[in-house]
Amino acid sequence: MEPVIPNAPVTLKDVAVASGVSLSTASRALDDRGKPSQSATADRVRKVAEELGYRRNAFASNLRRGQTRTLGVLVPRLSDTVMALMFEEIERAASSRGYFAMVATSGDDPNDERKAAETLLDRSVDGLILATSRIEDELPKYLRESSVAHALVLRTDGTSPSSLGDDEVGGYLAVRHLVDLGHTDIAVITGPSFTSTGIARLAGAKRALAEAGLHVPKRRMISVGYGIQSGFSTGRELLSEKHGSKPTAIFAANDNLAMGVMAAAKEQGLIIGENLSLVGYNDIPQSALLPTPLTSVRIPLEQIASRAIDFVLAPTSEHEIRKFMPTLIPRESSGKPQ
Amino acid sequence: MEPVIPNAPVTLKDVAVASGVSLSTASRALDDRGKPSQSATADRVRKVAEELGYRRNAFASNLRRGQTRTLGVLVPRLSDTVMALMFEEIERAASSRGYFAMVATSGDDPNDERKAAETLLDRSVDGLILATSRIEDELPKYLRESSVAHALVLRTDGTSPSSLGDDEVGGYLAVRHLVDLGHTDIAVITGPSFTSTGIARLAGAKRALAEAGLHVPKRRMISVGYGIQSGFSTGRELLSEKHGSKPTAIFAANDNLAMGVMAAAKEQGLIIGENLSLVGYNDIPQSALLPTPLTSVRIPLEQIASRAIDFVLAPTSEHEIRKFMPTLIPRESSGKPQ
DNA sequence: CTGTTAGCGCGTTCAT
DNA sequence: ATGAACGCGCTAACAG
Repeated sequence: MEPVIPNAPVTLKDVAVASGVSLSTASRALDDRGKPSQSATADRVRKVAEELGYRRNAFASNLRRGQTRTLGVLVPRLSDTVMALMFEEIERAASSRGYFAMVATSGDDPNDERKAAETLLDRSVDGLILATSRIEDELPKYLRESSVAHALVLRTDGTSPSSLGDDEVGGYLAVRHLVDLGHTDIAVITGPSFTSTGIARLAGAKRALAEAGLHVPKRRMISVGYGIQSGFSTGRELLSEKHGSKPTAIFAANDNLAMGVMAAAKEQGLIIGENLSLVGYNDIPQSALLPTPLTSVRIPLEQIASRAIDFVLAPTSEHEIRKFMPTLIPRESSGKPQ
Repeated sequence: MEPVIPNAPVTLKDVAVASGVSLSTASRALDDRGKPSQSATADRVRKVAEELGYRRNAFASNLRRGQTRTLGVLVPRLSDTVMALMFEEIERAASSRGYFAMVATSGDDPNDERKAAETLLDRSVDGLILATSRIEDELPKYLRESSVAHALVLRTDGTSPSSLGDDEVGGYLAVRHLVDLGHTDIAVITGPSFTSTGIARLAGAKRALAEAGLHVPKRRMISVGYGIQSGFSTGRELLSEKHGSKPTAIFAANDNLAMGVMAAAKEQGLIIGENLSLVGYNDIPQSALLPTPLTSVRIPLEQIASRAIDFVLAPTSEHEIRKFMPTLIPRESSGKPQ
């Protein structure tokens, strides 16, 4: 096994000389796009390149070709498991199409988002995938105006090409599940109102409630940031005695929020799945292995990633917003009301 | 606010023409390394560049300069919160030094690791940071032979420049804490024996046990893969009645493992912090907000990241392995034996 | 299919 | 301090 990088990088010229052909012939023989040339010379060149340990200089190549086979991915943060999983899927989908995925984080701050996008664009990515978009987000707008190939995942701004789960249906499934179990006193903790996920999951939840003829007061529908801490404090608020009656079930629009609620429930002496039913969203792997396994709504990350990349690589009709069906995964955290 | 990327990218030449200077003058005026030229012309060029929305073409620049101000980071997986946090810190530290961090995942598979490293190297990163290394790993060895600037984080192969927490001390602190609480029947779930973390945390645990004069049979020291599932199955094994007595305390060498143990404990009807004390490792943010907050060993990720980048950017004496002190964060998951 | 030539956009000689 | 010229490594256009 030879070293990954020889001390003196071998260039295309070296390969050409060693094979006794011109630079362009060598270049063509080594061109990996399209069908590889079958000629004997080409084979020889490839063999020589292999022996010499030739590796194409991506910069020179990109500079000349004007494209990089690289995609930029923007996420709020990687320490959010859903975002990490989303990126991993995008990375995989990109790789299978011969592309490389680069990530940058923005922390849900519009300024940092813009900076991160510029950083990525400065590296001449062929397109951008954003998991950060807000309702009426400026960034997708500028990307459209600048004709930068891009797609939104998980969240949509309502205009740019988007690939995401059907959050309205997901919200509906979650609450419908609780209704079917017999709950009538249900609370909803939804995501930030600047995210399409927050809005749509809440809308779905409301539809399920209305369908069941249940009235839920406003103080039972709370919009907060995604994150365990929010789940904990909101859960505590909902489950404390202050408001008189407590809900018997909570739909948290994110597994992290649900985990926070679990901690709050414990604090109040409630037992998840018995005194309090709980449904989360995203079905991150951890949710199945919690002390009380969490009922959650699973979204098809792989399909979402795949479609998003297609949007970027083969821009079709604009304004296409593709929604994938989510699935409810029932587990022990949700049961009949006592 | 202008579009991020103008439809017709403006080049250095455009700036030069618009400023009425030559290409090289423009190039020098816009050189951001070293001290910026103070001449009036330079100022004018910069102003024009700003107005035109000039952005340096990274490929052309890199090609010419022979360096990219980009670092490659290799992690087993991003969906492991510790790894995501580690990358975020590296990203931050790199950014503060004017560098960009690119990540690739290898899934703890030596072949994929090698491939991922090549992908990164093909993009001419100036250096590599690996969070993936195994004892006697081949990759760091090849990197050394090929004189590729690199550093290992979190794990070390014992040779390449490394920046990590002192895992032996961490393991000691964890078990010492349990001993101090009065536990005498302690089990240890440690990481894979191909990782320095697995080995060192176990060694530290043993030191604490020996110091306390406690004998722990081999079946109470189990080496498994990091991951909730492993924690769950190992926890179940340790806590089932099969072995006669059950341990009153468990040190899990990773917070994920600890969460798995929590699930197993629940299954066996044990109450964490009362019937069973538990200490984790890494202190991921979630650990503080679990239904029973987890006692854990915190490692200084920021310092680790910072030092690793220095290793890569300013290679000093080889074979330097820098270990940072971990801190025990006591929470409710550990208490006196009943 | 092959070789020759030109040039992607930029940074750096080397003169002035 | 400035401008002219060269070349980083590679690919595309052109001719043969």
